Amino acid sequence: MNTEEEALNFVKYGHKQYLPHVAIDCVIFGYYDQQLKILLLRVKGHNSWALPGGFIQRREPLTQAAYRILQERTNLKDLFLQQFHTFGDSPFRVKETSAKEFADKFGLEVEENSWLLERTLSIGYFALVDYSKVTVTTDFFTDAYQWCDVSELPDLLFEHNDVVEKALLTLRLQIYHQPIGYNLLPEKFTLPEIHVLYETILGKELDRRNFPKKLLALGLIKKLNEQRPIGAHRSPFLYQFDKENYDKALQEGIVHAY
Amino acid sequence: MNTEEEALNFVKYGHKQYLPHVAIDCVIFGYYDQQLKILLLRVKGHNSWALPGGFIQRREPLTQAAYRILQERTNLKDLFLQQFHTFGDSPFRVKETSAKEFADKFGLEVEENSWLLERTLSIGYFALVDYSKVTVTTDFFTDAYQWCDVSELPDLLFEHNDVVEKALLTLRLQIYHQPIGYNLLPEKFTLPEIHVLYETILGKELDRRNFPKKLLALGLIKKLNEQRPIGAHRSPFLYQFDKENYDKALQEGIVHAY
DNA sequence: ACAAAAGTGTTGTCTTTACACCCATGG
DNA sequence: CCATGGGTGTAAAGACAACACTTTTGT
Repeated sequence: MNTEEEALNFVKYGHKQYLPHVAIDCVIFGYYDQQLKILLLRVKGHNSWALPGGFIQRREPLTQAAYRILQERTNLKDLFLQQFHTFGDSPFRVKETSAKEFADKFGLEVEENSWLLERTLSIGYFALVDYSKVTVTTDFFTDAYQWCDVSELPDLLFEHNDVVEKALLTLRLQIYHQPIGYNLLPEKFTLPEIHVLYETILGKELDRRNFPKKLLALGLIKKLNEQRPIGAHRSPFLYQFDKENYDKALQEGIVHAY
Repeated sequence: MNTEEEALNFVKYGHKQYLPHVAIDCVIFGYYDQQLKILLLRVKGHNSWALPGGFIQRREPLTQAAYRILQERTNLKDLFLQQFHTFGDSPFRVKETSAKEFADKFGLEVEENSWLLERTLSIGYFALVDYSKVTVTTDFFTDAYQWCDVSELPDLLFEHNDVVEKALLTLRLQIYHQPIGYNLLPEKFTLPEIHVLYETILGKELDRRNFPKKLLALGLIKKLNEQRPIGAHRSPFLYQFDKENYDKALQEGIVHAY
């Protein structure tokens, strides 16, 4: 959807191809520069940022739609993607939009009865991606992107700030019973790297000596016989996820006792 | 919606009042006879059972719709209700229904272009209710109800078996970081009662002596100076949830360490 | 007095936390 | 040789798991 013609076509006839009343929004977490970032798109002709999102094709399974939308933006295939909440309470998600409001927001004239003006619930997914492998694609409605630190988010369009917050909460809870990191880190990583990643996600300090003990005890990572030169300091060893144990933990959960 | 006329009206004009393409399904957990039960409704003129559900009014916030639907069925106001997943992947949730299929299932003739035949995603909520306070109301589409043990579910309509399974999984995970029980038990309960409840939900045995220690240590329950006669045996003491601590734990989560 | 269920405390084991010194590397 | 960051082990405290006998009550 890159030309104005395609966009107008989408506005006018999109409801034939897509399900109205429901959309998907994606919180795409990437990890870079020791910070947890999320991908934001700038809405064309406007100074506001929003989460990437899209609609579900009429006969497309929901999960597949989420993967497609994500892939359209990031050109990534292999990633961790998870539904976390469906939003339908905020004022914006309760009422219809007027054509005027829509024109103000997106700079596009639509007819008063356009399907895009109807009330639309949003199904939230979050993804964990390897920042370095992502190439972002924008489309007609968006003219820029940025990776924004989660602690420095601007005011986003719609209720997207709430969506991000809920995604973060879910991620933080989840890290307690699922391994996380496989999709955020390169294949080989150092202990300090994964350590800072966990600290960043949880938003608190973790003991530098106890933390790797835990991961090793759980069998989630294994030490490689390689080191990575990092400049003027001692070279840290490289580690790798033990994919077998990792996947097992993903399925069974790391259950904490009662 | 109790008469055929109302039902036909709903089929024909429901889309003016309700959002099409999205519905809510409720897994209502009740606790009774030392078993975790869920509420099932029998679809009229049919031998199949289904979860209670309904549609969202055009300008009704999502959460409010879930509470309304639940209340219409159980006549309960104060309860724990939580969204857990939105379903849109199973074959039934991907394609449209034919008028014939609909007639077979619900014994009601609809026009081929009825809004009810369109693809409909389902937003799943689960509720924890005090079984003894529930009075179930059926409507035109349903002619019976039962509280069914979760381990003895029959084949349900649509993909509702999957929905129940996911709800159970969510509940079991949740019990590890949120207190559960306030809405499943009467105000005053005995230790054996809450003990069996937890065992039932988790599907495993919990030590009879360690279990209350934990709850008391967390400050979630407090002992009352009352006992309940239970026939030919020693009278157990009554306990109550410490609402203040309970609510705090609900918000902050009982976090297990890393 | 007997049967059935409730009440209660201790100990060993495991898990978690806290903590500081030496080593490698490049400039 | 210095500055910076990486690597590593131990001990104390707390949490968890396992376990059995006594009390109450109604019949």
